[in-house]
Amino acid sequence: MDGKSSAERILAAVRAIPRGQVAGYGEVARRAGLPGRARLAARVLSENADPDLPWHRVLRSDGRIAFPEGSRGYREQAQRLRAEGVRVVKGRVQGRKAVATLDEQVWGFDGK
DNA sequence: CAGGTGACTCTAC
DNA sequence: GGTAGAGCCACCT
Repeated sequence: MDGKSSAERILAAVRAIPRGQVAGYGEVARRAGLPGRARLAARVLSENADPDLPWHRVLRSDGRIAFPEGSRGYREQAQRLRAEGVRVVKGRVQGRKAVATLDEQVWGFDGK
């Protein structure tokens, strides 16, 4: 069976975010098979050291960068997002989250 | 075992 | 649109 740890699944979910798109911590956790573990996703990203990991594509549920404005991580994330064509204004991603979930792409809505 | 903390989320006002 | 409170999970003292 898959001896994959929760952290590995979360990292995989983050890597699966297409360039130019963003996802929320809760969405990433859910796609990793860990619903309700948004906080775990945040912790995993804070501990991660993979330069190829598109961690900057992960935002809070309201589309805001999870760092305090002006902080180092904030500037880095905003810069990386703009480099991918994502519009960021005042720490907020404009045009809303490109694709909140894969479900939205497949089902057309939030499984409601 | 209790208490505090955090790259979180939801609901209510 | 924003703030406030509670809920949540994993980890550290």
